[in-house]
Amino acid sequence: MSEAASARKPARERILDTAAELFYREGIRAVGIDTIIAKSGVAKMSLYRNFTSKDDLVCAYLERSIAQHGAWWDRVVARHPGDPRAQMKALFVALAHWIDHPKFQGCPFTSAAAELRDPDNPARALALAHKRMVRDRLHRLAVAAGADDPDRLCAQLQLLMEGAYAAGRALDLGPGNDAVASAAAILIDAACGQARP
Amino acid sequence: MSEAASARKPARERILDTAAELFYREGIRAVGIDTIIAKSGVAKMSLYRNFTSKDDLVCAYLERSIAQHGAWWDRVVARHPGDPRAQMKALFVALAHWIDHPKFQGCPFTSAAAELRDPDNPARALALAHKRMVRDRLHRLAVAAGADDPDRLCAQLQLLMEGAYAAGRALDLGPGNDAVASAAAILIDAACGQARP
DNA sequence: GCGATGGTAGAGACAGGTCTGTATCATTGT
DNA sequence: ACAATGATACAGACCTGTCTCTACCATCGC
Repeated sequence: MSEAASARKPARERILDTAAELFYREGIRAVGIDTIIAKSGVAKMSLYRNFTSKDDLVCAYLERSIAQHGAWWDRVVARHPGDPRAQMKALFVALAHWIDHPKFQGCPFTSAAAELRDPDNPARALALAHKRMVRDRLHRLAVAAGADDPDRLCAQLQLLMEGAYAAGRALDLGPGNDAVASAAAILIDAACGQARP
Repeated sequence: MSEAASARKPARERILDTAAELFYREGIRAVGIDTIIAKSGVAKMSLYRNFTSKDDLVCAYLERSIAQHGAWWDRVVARHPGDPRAQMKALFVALAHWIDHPKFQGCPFTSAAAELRDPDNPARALALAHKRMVRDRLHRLAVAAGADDPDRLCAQLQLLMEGAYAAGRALDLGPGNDAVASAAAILIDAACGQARP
């Protein structure tokens, strides 16, 4: 009856896998502890022995997502070594693909921050810190690409990135939509000058 | 004890005012019926006599917000009659101002859709229908402004709009930030050609 | 070999709180 | 007197987190 392959992973991993999928797909507040333990086939006490609270589990989910997002970013920029302008554009092309994925449900960090509005919530702090990290990474790329005003390009691109996440979930941009990548290319070229094609 | 001025409006309006403020500021799921009746100084049964359920109250909140947003849009475009390109740019300038407002908490419709993920939820349907309406309005402006590819410009601008809402809440773009308006201007000019300054 | 031991995990009851929605009764303004 | 409203208690559901009891399974002493 149990899911053959994953049934023999340690309980902690099964819990985190299940929680990540449910939190992302249905929302953090909408998913209760009981649902997670039922779906992961784990005892309630196994959950509370591995995580001190639901908040703690949410933080673990976000931390893992941050690591995965960082790895994704690194993979994309590694395809254009030494070419920051191409790296920026490639990030938006990859983002456009991700948005088209059937399991796409928006940015998990934006969603978490939207659901958990208490300024003291540690999960919220994690999500916002990640946004700042993305901002810093974009800023370094903008500087390296020789943008006239790196602050402005960085802000514009992060706007576009957030917009792609939000629009990909709420609207349906339709498959093959090139608005994300084309808008990014226009903004990047406008900020860096048309020098060297 | 009660808030002098608003205390003498009919119960239904006081409920809706309070609910709108709380739903927007703290989130729909985070605000319970008891909080709304306590803050609006109304009896629970007065709420349930005016609204059949919390869902019904949420729908009323969103419908009123949709009407207010439509009025805001009309006011902005009315300042540039017969000039769709200026109308589009003015919308983003106005949006940038709104984002800087201390009470700004993101797009209420995006937030509602993020919190209420059940596809059958009527409030979710209202929020998504509103996004489609905005898309249609933008599309008409893009056509009127003579964009080469109105579909693409419309999609790009709605991406930017969603991004401005999301980024204005999660990130702090800082006051006087011109990323929203400048990005919109670049995209609009790129799509409509530089003809007639 | 082989039984004892200890760590890990499943199952489920339970406590205490919050939430929505209903019912009842008192109050107030006209 | 009457309709609208305030106050309050309550039912039923759900949620988090604790507790107990049992089963399994490895390792270790012998």
